[in-house]
Amino acid sequence: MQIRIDNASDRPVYQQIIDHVKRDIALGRIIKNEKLPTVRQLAGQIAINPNTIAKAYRQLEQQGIIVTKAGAGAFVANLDSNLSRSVRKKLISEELERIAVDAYHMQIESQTLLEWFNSAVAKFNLPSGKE
Amino acid sequence: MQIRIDNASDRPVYQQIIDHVKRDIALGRIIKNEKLPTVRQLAGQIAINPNTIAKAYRQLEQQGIIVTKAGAGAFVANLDSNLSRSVRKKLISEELERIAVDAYHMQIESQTLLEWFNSAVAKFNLPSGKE
DNA sequence: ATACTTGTAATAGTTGAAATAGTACATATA
DNA sequence: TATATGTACTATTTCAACTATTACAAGTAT
Repeated sequence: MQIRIDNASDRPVYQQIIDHVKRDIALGRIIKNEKLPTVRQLAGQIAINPNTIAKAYRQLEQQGIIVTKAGAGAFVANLDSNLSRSVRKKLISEELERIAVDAYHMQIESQTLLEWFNSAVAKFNLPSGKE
Repeated sequence: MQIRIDNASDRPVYQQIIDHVKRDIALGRIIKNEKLPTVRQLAGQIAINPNTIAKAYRQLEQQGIIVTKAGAGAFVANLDSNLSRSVRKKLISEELERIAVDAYHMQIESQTLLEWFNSAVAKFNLPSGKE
């Protein structure tokens, strides 16, 4: 796994790591039960403190994205969201509305926004609902 | 304008103010040239430091959302995005992809996500592209 | 002109998150 | 048994966010 950190970003380092791991999983680049780099490996590779990696892994485990075993390593977990449907809808809808507001102020046409949405979603293999 | 601040939110206060103003404009609740509450008014109403309001107004002006005149007040500006199309697409698409990743891990079906997207966008009057 | 309002600027201080540094420990693996 | 790994803990530094206070320049109203 290759992670590059943008120090200019306002997004904290541990959050960028979380984003990257979740994205790689969603893209299928790493799959279920696959082992992630060790805390010390990643820390050495990115040249940051191991505690920062540990914090990212801790939160990823709390979110149910990975499973960690002391002595063994960290592994990609099963897809199994622990959030209720209403909570999931609230979380996602709030983000979507914030994007819609930005799109309004950028004067982006509704069709254009829909195209961008479809392009973004198409990169990931969401359940289709028919299977 | 009525703003309530969520102190439990990880979103900073000044950012919540920015979000709220932009949302109210996008919803049509405040319109072009309309005067916003004064810095001191809002500060008193929300019970926070005037500097925090000033910071929000400063950034809103930098984004071209409002126009401020010392002695007069702050007013809603014209819709006139100063960002290039490529920059706008990059900004929006990054946010959309982050949502798609979250949706993947929440096992949200693609149709469901599309419905939520349409509901969110429908709240705001985006340009249709035909006019 | 005068008084008042408004946004802006500047300084100083407090709080908390983020990140670093170092050490130690329990568990899994070979 | 020896090694690798995730975890836990404390201490420290840095910086953004926020508060507090004062002052000033530009607009408004009288």
